[in-house]
Amino acid sequence: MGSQGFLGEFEQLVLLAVIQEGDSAFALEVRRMIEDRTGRSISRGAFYTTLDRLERKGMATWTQETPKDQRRRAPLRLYRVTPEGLDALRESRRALDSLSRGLDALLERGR
Amino acid sequence: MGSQGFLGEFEQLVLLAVIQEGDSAFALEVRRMIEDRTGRSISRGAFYTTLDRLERKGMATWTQETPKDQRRRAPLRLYRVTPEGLDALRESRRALDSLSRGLDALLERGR
DNA sequence: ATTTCTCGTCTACATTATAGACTATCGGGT
DNA sequence: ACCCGATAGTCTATAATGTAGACGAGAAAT
Repeated sequence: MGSQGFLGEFEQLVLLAVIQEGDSAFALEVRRMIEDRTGRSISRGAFYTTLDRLERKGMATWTQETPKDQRRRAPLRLYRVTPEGLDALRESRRALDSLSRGLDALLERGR
Repeated sequence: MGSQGFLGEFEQLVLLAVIQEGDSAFALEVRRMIEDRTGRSISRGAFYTTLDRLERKGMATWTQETPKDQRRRAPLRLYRVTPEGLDALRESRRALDSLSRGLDALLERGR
């Protein structure tokens, strides 16, 4: 149910990017994906702060992971979106969609 | 062009609702539309503050209008989204879409 | 004139967004 | 071993957005 507490614009992008990577994603890969797909540039500070917030709100979690990948160094944060996070994302999407109805052409959506 | 300075989540909803009303819209009708379509409840303060901010950023404008509507009282704010506002909306939409690609089923989009 | 609507203003505070300096760790020279 | 460059993540501070509620003004009903 509508659990109050909506997602900010950037929070939505972060959650979506994690999901895009599959079931889970390494932090900086998520960052790179957002930069690549949206063209925005994101500082590390801005990025991790948002990740931490999402964690505190119970919308994302992470675990230390040391990828067996050949030339690998320190353990990394491997992120996952929680069911709550997915719900929040759906709710945001619902709001946006309901107010965008009929405006696809105007918004150049469908490109 | 990417004019920097992105729209917040709620700002997007407000801009979209103004557009939904047609070319222009009375303030409180916009508010009612957002409440109706999204189920969120919005205080007057929150609403006007956002409207003012959008105006300062050049994304919306308004004029005093005294509707010839029969039982009418004081003049009202009639809002309009500027071309800059529409651009910003498109850019936000683009970012969201590019990161939502392929996730429609998961996000229950297409409801 | 007093109450009661509706519309809008103003103030204050919470949450989110964002940058940049700082720390730590690993791998590769040398 | 020691230094260097690179990568990953932390911490602090500040700006921008989001949100509520008290307040004021005009018109209409009583």
